[in-house]
Amino acid sequence: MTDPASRPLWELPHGQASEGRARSGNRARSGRGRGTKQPAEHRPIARVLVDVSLAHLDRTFDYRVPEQLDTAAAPGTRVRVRFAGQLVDGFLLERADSSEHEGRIAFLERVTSSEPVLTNELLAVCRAVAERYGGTLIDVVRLAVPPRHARAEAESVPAARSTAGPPAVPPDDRTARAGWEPYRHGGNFLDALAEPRAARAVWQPVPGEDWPTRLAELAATTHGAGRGAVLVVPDHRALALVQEACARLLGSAAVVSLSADLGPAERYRRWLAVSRGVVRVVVGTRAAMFAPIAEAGLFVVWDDGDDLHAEPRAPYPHVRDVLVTRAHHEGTSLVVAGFTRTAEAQLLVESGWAHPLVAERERVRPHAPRVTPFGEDFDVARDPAARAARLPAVAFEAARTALGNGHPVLVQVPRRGYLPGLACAACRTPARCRRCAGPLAAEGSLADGPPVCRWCGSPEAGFRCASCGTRRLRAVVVGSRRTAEELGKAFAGAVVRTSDGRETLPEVAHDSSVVVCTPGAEPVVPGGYGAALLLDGWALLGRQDLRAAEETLRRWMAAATLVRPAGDGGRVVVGADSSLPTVQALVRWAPAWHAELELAERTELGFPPAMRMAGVEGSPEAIATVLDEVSLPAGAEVLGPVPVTEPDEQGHARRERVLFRVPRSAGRELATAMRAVSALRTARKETDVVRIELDPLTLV
DNA sequence: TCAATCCGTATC
DNA sequence: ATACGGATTGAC
Repeated sequence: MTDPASRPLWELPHGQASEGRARSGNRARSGRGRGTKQPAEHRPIARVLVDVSLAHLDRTFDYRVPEQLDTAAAPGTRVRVRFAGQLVDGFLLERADSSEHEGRIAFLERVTSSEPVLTNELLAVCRAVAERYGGTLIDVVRLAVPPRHARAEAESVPAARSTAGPPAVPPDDRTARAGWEPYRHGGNFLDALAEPRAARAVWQPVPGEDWPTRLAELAATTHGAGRGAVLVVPDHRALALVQEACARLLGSAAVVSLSADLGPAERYRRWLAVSRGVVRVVVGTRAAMFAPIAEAGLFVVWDDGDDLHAEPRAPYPHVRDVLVTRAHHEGTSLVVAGFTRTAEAQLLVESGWAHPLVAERERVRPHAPRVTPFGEDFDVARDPAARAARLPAVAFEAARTALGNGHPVLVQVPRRGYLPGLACAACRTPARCRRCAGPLAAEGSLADGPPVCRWCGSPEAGFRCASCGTRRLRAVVVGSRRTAEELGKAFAGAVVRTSDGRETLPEVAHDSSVVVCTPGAEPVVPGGYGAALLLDGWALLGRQDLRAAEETLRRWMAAATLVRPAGDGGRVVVGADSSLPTVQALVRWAPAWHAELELAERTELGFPPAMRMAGVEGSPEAIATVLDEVSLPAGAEVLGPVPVTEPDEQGHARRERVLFRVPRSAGRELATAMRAVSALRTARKETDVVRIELDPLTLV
């Protein structure tokens, strides 16, 4: 965004771009403008959050409000101030009678806009998030408040919006009730939203559920109670579905969709409509987690296991965490939803903070497809073409039957680029370090010496599998992507289409086609697929990732939910051993059970969310300094540092990573310690930047 | 003894 | 960057 050359030399390179350069305008005409300025009569002090990404300057600075700016300088507005000899942008947080500051106090240079964008409520959210992640307030505020667009701000958003579009259709309570009736306590939950009273739930829909409509019903009920709702989804496909469902129930004028790719003007225009209280239902992707909805009644995160919900900019907040924080602070209802349940959501349930919203077993079964696992020693199909594609006989038969009935077939293949790891040679449980339970990896080939822990670096000479006792290890084979052409040959006569991250097919007509796709890019089919072949089992489950099992089930279920119920002949064939809990969870359609196991395992191994962790990555010198200076809470463990392999090692400097681990109860202290580390470094004008992330999603 | 200069620190 | 305070230096 901002050209690096325009940044002051003393500012560190990781700072985000500051908001649009305001014009200096009519000043300096009167020569000595400074001497003639008079402070405002009432509350002449403005507490300003300056837009500078330096951790040691993460606090407000006092400025004097000149008389002329008295009315414009309202709390929450954007201002421009002279700071350290430079003009910088900032936010006016509050007006005060006096200042504690001993030295001289400069006047506000100008009020950029009198729109109060950073309201007290939004500020409180940002503060809480900054504190949780050990980040600076301004970094979070930049994520929460989109860049200003003067023209969009000048337009009268309310008038333009409320006259357009069809009139709002009052939500029909009975229809919503019918949709939620299969779920235990579903009716009670709707009652709570209607009352309105704060209720928190973790929802797993039954397979094939029209989840966008169910979510829209929640939003409509909240809207009917005169409250606002924010629904956050991972991607544009989900956004379109939920937006459409909400518009259907509430009228398009009552709903606004927010996403980062709208363009600056439209993005700011819609955000303002929310901020000004014109629109009460927001559907959006990640950035919408901060949407300043008026009188919030409900927050929803759909598919919280999708890594798109993790913000890639510092301090890397996660949608689910932010919405949990907001629900907590603002006393609103919350729904954490998805076909699968994350360990984090399970923790919300087990701690009693949220209630499970799930259907009884007998109400799940009729909707689920029949799942057939096949092991590594599968029988290859007899058919010569299928043989060439190395397709198992079961998979081939299931697909052929589906195509014969005129139903399309979904084939899920793995994406490339997974890190190969080590696993038990007998039972394939990922190999873990005895000391810290980190993942073991071979340096070069397995014959080159003992494997080494990727977290703490200790070599493991005497490996013994924790679950079966075997002493042998094997490298996990990374699944290769079977091409559409290969499969096309196996199903001569069928149309083979592909859908992947780059080119996504939104929907496939109900015909005899084979759709080859990577996880997350599955097209929807009216009536459902006749069969799904999940061929990526080994590659997905063998990943050396904390979330391998959870993520695998998430991808499988995302595909399986698009398949017709078993009663209509729907079949899922999955390439993984039937004894694995993840496979069992798919067979029995038991996402909550899987989440219980997952959380229990993480508790046992000391992983998030059972423990809190902080990852610090940087040059070896920087990491050494951090280790030297950090003051960790009592009982904290230090794992590493270990070298981290760069995706491309072409001339990149070596980088290391260290992990700090504490019990959840010390999470706040850990965040504070990380904040102190950054403050020390920025105060020293350290140019060697370290990346600090709390509860990092990937630990390898 | 005191101004000129250097250095480190804060940035209102 | 710039502004400032305190320490250091060097000429009277």
